[in-house]
Amino acid sequence: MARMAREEAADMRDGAAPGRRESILTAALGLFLERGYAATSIADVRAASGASTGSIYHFFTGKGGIAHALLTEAVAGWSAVGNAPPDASAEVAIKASVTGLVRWAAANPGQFRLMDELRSLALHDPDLAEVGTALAAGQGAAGAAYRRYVAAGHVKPLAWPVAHAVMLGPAYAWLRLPAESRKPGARHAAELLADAAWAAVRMPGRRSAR
Amino acid sequence: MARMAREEAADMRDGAAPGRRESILTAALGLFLERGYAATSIADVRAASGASTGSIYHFFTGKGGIAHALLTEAVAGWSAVGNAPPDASAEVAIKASVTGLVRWAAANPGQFRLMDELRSLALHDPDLAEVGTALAAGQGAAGAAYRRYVAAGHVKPLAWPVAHAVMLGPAYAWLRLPAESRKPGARHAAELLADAAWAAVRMPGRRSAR
Amino acid sequence: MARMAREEAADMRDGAAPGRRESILTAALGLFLERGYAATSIADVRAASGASTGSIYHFFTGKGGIAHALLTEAVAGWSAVGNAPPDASAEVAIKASVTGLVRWAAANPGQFRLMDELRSLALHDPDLAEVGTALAAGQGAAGAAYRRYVAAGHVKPLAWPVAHAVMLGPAYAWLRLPAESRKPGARHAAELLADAAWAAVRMPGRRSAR
Amino acid sequence: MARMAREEAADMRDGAAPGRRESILTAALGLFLERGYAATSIADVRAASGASTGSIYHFFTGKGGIAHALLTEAVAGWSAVGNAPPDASAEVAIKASVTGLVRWAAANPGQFRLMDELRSLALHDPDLAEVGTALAAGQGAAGAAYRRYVAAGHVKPLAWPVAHAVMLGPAYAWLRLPAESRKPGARHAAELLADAAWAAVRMPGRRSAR
DNA sequence: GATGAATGAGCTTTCATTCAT
DNA sequence: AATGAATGAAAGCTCATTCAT
Repeated sequence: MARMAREEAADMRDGAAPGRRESILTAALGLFLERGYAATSIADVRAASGASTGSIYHFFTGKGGIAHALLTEAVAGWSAVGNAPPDASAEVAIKASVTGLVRWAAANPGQFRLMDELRSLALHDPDLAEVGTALAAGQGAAGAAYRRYVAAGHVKPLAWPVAHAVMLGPAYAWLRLPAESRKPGARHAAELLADAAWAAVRMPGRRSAR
Repeated sequence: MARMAREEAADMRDGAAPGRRESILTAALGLFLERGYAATSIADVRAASGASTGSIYHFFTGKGGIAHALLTEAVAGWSAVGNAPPDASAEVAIKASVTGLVRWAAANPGQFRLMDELRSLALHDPDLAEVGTALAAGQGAAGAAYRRYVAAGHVKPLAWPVAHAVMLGPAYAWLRLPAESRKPGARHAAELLADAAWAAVRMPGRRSAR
Repeated sequence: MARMAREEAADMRDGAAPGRRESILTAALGLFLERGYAATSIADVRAASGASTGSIYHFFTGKGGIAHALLTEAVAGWSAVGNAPPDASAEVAIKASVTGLVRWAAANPGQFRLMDELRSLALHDPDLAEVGTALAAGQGAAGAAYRRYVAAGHVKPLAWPVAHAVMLGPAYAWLRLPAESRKPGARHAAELLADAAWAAVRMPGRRSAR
Repeated sequence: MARMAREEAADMRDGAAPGRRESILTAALGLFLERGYAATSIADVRAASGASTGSIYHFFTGKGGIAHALLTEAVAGWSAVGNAPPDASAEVAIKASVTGLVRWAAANPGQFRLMDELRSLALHDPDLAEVGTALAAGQGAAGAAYRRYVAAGHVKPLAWPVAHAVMLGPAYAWLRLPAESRKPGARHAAELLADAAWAAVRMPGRRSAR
């Protein structure tokens, strides 16, 4: 609380305010992106952030806690990008979710890799349990929207997990390739993948009404 | 599974001697599947296999070497399943690659997860460099085949990375879901995903000639 | 118990304000009894008491200081129980000191164990120096009384340390046993130990004048 | 096993053979005696023994494991001292157990204090669980012997825990005193305490038949 | 009186790896 | 081919304590 007050005051004054918590997060993100979560130690974070070991544990549960905090931020930034307005047509919404993902990931390749690493590690590392649930939770809203499109007869009546896999799987697979492999065909990848996603789930025999 | 097959063959030949090397691989695979590669230590392998530390290093370069050996076997077992005969049509071959993957992974969910973990860790862990190359190498042959189909006018002229992503991405995405999420729609998932893969790359305006 | 009494008294006087200091002591005592002094951290006390770290150090020198404060109270509560009136006979006084100890310890087994832990730790932990002296000091008065009984010819002329050991050692040894081991013979243990204590130091050939 | 062979060979040659395991135990005992178990860190042991951290954990579970190993040795040394021949009279046996304890503890005051510290800490420290059981186990045989004396009508029919407390409690209490406090009356303390122990449990009205 | 951010030395423990036998 | 003692750097984490507010 004292912290808050101090920071707000600082913000008002010059907008700088490093803030121990912030500096730790920034440093950790940089390291995670650069060398991966597994290869980053708390000591690395300490050195890169200038904070003391004690401060790190004062603000976070540990390495997993830092990852969780970062992920929360990252998810926020990402989902802001891929969401069409609520009254959008199925086609617009679905294509937007794909192009949103591809563009965000293309612009933040490190973050995409990091999320992938965390997803994988969370399966076994108890420190990443929270991260695992956070990643799993992300999909609730999208599933509900898809079911509405099904009800309206705009898309194929697929179980949501299948539909999700069919629509976004190609994008994930493409983004997971090393950057060099993605060079050929990279220019229009977002549109191409979005079109494919829509083609894969649209109700056959309907006119496109973009 | 590949392991099993090999061992059974060996047993038939001379009826004995599991072999230190084999016992180490078996134990390591079990541990990797159960708790993940990262969470398994050489000491765990030693205890589970009954071999001594020295023996492990006698046969393998280290933990990464064991993973490499296991991966080679796993890749063999998997690609054996997904390969259509060389003279197969594009449709048959492509659908076979998808159903092969899905069925193998559904039957060996642990192995699939393990490969995913290794792929992710190999990006940063030098011990897994070999594993990384092995995983990357897996795709050479398939790319060549796809280019032949392109030349024959049977499939869309997509860059191979894109084509690969479009065809197999959905299957990967679906398989990566936790088992419970895969329940709905699981029955015909292999066929459904295979059909989708073919629909996504087939040359439009051509008749299907299954 | 001493605590309880004090708090109740305070409540009667002004009917309010548990007081930070009190809440810290209460929480710390609970933790010390439950998991031992060594296994309790200041952070634990902070969490259990609701006080801030700063408050704890405002009222006490540190963990050792808290223990010292608690011990003072505990000693008070205990010696209140074991003291016969000043004009009591040697037999009454000595028996009272034993039954007092046994009954208090049986009623407060946690406190007894805690005192034992503190006594042991105080031998090496500088933070517990005060505690060590407090524990040692407890015996001054009793020694003087014994010497008076010696002078009056009522008890054997033993050096006080030896007399103390002979009289109270059995009670300590019995109380230090785990509760289950104490079950057999527990009913009359206080009287039995008190009789033994008196028998061990009384001047032979004298009539008992209870 | 290779170890064993090597050590035995060394023993045959010159009887020296430091032996890593031995050197660790020796160093740890020295430190425990000097500054207590709680105040000794693994790093201290490492430095004092010349072994590496890894070696310590190769041979022992941790600090608790070292304590357990030391205790086993200590118990052996001590119980060798206090045991009368099996056909001894009750009086001889009981007095021997007391004088044995007192003399051993007087000769090894550090070990006595250490055992006391361990007993106390074992109540809460999970690392010392084994130590706790080992300490508790020590008393089985003595109890059985006492019950035989009861059956023979040589001693009072006390529950063993009570009898044990009455007989050995004074000795423990006396030994637990700081060395200075023990000075007065120290000369014949062993005999005095042994006589008191016998007097406290002997069947009244019987002749002493030492 | 009261807060809680900040400290950093120090702790126990794990681990892949080496090597003499 | 096989052993297992030995290594030591490095890891994650705890903790009593200080101090500006």
